[in-house]
Amino acid sequence: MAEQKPVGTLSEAEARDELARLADVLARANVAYHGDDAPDISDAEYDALKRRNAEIEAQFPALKRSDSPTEMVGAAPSDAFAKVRHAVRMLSLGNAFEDDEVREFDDRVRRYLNFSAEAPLKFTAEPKIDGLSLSLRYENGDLVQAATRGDGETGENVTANARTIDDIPTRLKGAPEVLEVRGEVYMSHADFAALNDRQAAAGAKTFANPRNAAAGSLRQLDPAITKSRPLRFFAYAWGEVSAPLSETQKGAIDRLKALGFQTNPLTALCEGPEEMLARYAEIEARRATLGYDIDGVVYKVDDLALQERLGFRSTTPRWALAHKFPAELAWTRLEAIDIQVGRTGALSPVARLTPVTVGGVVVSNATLHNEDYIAGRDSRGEAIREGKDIRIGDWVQVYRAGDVIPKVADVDLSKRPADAAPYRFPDTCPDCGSAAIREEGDAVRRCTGGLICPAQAVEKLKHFVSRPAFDIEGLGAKQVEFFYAMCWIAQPADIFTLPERDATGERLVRDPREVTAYAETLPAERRSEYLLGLAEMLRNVGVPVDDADPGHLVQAIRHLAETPLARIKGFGEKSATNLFQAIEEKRQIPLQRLIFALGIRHVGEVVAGDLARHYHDWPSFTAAIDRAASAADRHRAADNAVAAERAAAAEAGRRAQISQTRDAVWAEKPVSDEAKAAWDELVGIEGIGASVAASLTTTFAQPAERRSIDALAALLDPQAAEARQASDNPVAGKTVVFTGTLEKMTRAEAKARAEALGAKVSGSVSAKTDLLVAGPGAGSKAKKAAELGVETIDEDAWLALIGAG
DNA sequence: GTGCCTCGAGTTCC
DNA sequence: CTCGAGGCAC
Repeated sequence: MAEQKPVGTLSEAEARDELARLADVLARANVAYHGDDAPDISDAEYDALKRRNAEIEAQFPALKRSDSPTEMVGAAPSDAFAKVRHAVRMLSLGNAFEDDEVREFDDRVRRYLNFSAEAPLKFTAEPKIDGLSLSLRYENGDLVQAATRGDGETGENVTANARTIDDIPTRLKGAPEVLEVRGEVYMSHADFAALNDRQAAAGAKTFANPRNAAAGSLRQLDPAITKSRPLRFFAYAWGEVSAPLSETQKGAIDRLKALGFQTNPLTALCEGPEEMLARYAEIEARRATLGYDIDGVVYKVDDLALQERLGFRSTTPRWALAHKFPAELAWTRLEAIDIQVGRTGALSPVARLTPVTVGGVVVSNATLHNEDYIAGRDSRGEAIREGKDIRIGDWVQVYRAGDVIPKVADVDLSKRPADAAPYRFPDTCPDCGSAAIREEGDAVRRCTGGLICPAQAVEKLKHFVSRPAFDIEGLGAKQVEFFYAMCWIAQPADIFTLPERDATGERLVRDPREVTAYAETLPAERRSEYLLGLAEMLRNVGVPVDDADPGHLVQAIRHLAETPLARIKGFGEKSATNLFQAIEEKRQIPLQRLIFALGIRHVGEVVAGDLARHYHDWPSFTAAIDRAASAADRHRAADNAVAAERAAAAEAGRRAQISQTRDAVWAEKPVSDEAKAAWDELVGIEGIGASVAASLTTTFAQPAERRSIDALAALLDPQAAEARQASDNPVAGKTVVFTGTLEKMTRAEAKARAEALGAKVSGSVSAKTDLLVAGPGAGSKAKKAAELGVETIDEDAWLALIGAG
């Protein structure tokens, strides 16, 4: 590297050149490092360059680049580590807080296994360490990969950092060929305190709690820093293994210990729920003297063969339970209640609190759920918190649900200010002023403004670009808010015209005067808040504005619209090109992502996938929804009429004439057979019922929504969906019925396993049934199967068929 | 009609 | 992560 001039003697031009060079070198070093290539510079050199970059930026703040390595504006920092797909998913555990829930767990397991209440059934109990989960992969005894849990499917590769942890062996003797060891990385109380002292002495930021310190230390880009941090590791589980570790949970943990891992010394075997509860009490009593944070006790079925039979629910194993310690509580003052508007128009109240520490984290916001929760009722109208309502100015008790989401739990009436009035939940949308209506039986109040409402429009756009939807790199929530505020995009279709409009200079999609006109409609307090926010956005991209003057803001937005994205501060040539390229790439979009991205109520990822697989391509999908629309209209009218008839009948004390009422509505406005067929097909899709179907048809029938959807679709090339891949086992896609007494498995178990193999399990035999599994005592179903010529086999043949003996 | 179970929607802090 | 509610089996 060339001789470096002292930062103080650099000219502005020199500083600019050097920052550009540093950005480039550091970016390449990052790629090399995270791509597991041989890094072209040493860690020390890398740090020196980063320091130099920071010093120059400190000296010339105006020259700080949008792609500054110190800040990385617009780039997701989580991209810093390479992604790793777990060979076996890392699941979370079901939670319990009450003793009875532990007894229910034992019951549930017994029921599933068809065990009597007296049959012996052992569980392990161990402290639940409050750290972060890590999966370590060993091949032929060598540590080849360490990955964080991430979302359970995909984590981050932190191998280099994991190697620096003393408790993690890099080489195992006598391990199976492939072994994924799972456990918890944590920091002891003593080490945490010492680390914070060191951090404070060095003027660096201190950590809020050992858990954050451990997480922050493990996710260091520089393994040398991780090495300097006193991290520890307890092994308690495993993922992929080429040979079983043991026949029991306890045996497997002992095996991990023998292989050289630390395992928790408080791990014990329990017989039945009362022993588990006793163990829980014992561990809780020792909590304060353990020297590290734990947040509960984990129970697992000890017999691994039984674990296998129990299997998994969608996100949690049936054979394990986390019994959590009671959440930490704190009292603070409720300063204000703000209302947020979600993409479906839901008005959600958020508590603004005097900041308070709860469970090692400073909390200043908390959710208040909904209107009823504030009033002290649940959705059925029954009193919660003994019916105490929540008022602004109250002292409230806060806790972190599941140690994450802050919630308001209780109110101290003795400290209520004399002038505190009951909170009046708004009946108009705070963002657009439209009526906010609560439908019968619905817990939330919703803004009726639809696409008129700016809050809904922005939230819908954020949903549109979110990870499971279009996932456009370089276009996250922040960028969407910015482009929306600057009038560059107003609906999803605008995203796909943006590259071209940027080139031709037609960047505005609406008149900036609408922005200030909208501001005028807001109440004074919100208006100034809104205008300040706009001014801040403009200042962030280097456009100074007078935030008091709406006219000035309009001018500034107009002025900004004359600048190509590549020349706007915070974007730059590179990020603009990348963004436009990312947008182009997403014109080809899998159908299920497109359907999900539309943000139709009740249509999430799973339902979107079901619809895409059923209708295959975009034209068939839209045509089917359109055809079903008129039938949907009659269904809704009929439901309304029936509800009215029920009410009228109850009033008059007579029997409601339900079928007559329904028929009358259908006769009133005849619906084509085609429409009826389309509707029946739609609600016939598994997982889709009348309300999902109605949501789809009404959305498509709303003119504004429809124009937005059509404009979008015209710019895209949706990729047809493939039918769910039939797995290569003999029962995939088959409809199976179980009847008679099953001797080797319970009904629930049989069903879950069949479904896991891709079969559909039905309760009754029909022409659609492919296979009847009949145990002793099978009666009418076996007879019917014989009549229909449905293949019938016994339990053993079934087990052989699915390859389980 | 009742009771699972799963999915959808909304939320906080780092 | 939690809650409500939709869907579906019993």
